[in-house]
Parts: sequence; structure tokens; C-alpha cells
Amino acid sequence: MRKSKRARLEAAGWAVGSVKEFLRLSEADAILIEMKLALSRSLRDRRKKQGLSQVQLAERLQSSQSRVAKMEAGDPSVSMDLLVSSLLLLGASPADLANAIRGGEKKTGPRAA
Amino acid sequence: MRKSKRARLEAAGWAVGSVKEFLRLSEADAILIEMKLALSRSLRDRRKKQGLSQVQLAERLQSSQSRVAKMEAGDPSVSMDLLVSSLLLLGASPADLANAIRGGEKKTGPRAA
DNA sequence: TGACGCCATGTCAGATATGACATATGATCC
DNA sequence: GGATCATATGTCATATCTGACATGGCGTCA
Repeated sequence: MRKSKRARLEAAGWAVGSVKEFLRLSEADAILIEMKLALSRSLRDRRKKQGLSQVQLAERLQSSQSRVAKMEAGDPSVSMDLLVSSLLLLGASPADLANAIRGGEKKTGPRAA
Repeated sequence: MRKSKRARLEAAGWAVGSVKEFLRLSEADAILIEMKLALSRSLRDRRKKQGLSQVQLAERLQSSQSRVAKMEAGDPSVSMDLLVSSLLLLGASPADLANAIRGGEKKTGPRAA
């Protein structure tokens, strides 16, 4: 369901478990979104670090430039699976992903750019 | 595409980038699967630790017992999004997920079970 | 000015994932 | 034996995601 979850709850007239449960739900949603955004940023960083254009990356992923753009933009139509497998294809390790997920911030290049 | 990726490659007669690229692809696939399995195990652990049945968890997730079973079984029809959002709903933090993703092993309870 | 490369956004047909349901197995209790 | 609970597995209609395509904006170069 993904994005209809909230709607379904509301439509259900609140038989869910009330406020407490709702807070858990919305917090989980928020965290999930943040995680996806962190992966998005990570993807863009990796791509740039490898000197690739979105078109070139799309070729490697067997996808399209528009989808790459959406991935990097954190578009809601992009799944975590796609983000993760793209990152893996760019050479990211599980540890790298774990890092990205945690703080979202970088860690390798100190003096940014 | 998910599972048709390999097939598409083969059908394409290998215009992809050859062996090296293929290795990257299959390795990325393998890692992705391992990550999902790690999340599956993590989900089952959390559920049991909270003394919930699959049915009870399904209610919280607004899903069904069969889907929970598939999640825990590492069924290929289960997305990472679903696994992650389920874990979050069970109270897992991003740090917890990062841990699960990395080694896959546990870390809290030393004397296992 | 035009041409070109890079990225963003919208749309859509086809591919996948999802919840719901049915049904099966095993364990436990009476 | 039957009844009950927890879990596994298969199917299916519908919801969601995906790649492809079109298009527009923006900067650069000649």
C-alpha cells in the first residue's frame, strides 16, 4: 500500500489503536523517508565521485535518466530496493549502506566540496 | 525489473560490458539478497522478543499473516521497503537497521537461545 | 543566435509487490 | 479422536513501481 496507509487509517474511523499507535506509525513513516533521502544523497555522491552523468549511470543500471533523476530527487515513486541495488552496483558495500542509513551524513571526505 | 534483469542481459546477447560488469551485477544481486535475509531474521527476532504471533504483528502492520510469514521466510516477493517499515514499526531504530544490514548477526543477547 | 550536454518533471504501458483468502502442516491440550 | 493455535504456501485482484519516452530549463561554447 505504501502511500495509502494513512488514508486507510483515516477512512477506518480510527479503530487502529488510537493515538499512541498513530504516533508510532507516523514516526516510522518519517524515519523511512529520511532513510530513503539519505540513500538518495549517497547515490548522487557516488555517481559524481565516479564522474558519471545520469545518462551513463542509467546505462549501467539498465534504467533511464529520468529514473536516476527521480532516485536522486527522493521521488516517492522510487523504492528502497532500487536505491540499494543501484548503490551496490556503484560499488557500495553493506557497511557503506549502513553508514548512509545511520546518520545520513558523509564520513570519507572531510573537507567536503 | 528485479528478477528479469539477468534474463534481459542474456537476451541482449551480451552488449552490456562483459564479464567484469556481469560479475558486478551478480555480486550486487547476491549482496542485496543477503541484506534482505538479514532483515528477515531481524524481523522474526523482534517479533518473538515482543511475544507477538504473526497474526498479531500482521494486525499492527495492517497486513496479513501470510505476508508476515513470507517476510520472515525471505520470500522474493517481499520488498525491502516492507521489511524496513515493518521493523521500524516494531520499534527498530535506523542504527538497529544499520547493524542488521552490516553483519547480519545479532549483538544484544550474548547467550543466544 | 543555435547546438549540445546535463538534469528535472510528467505520463503511461507493462512489470512487481501487496493484502486477503484458502488451505496445509505441526504442536499442544482435553 | 477432535479442537485450537502458530506458521507455511499458493493464488489472485488490485495497488504500486519501473523503464521508456517526451519535453523544458539551464549553462556553455562557438
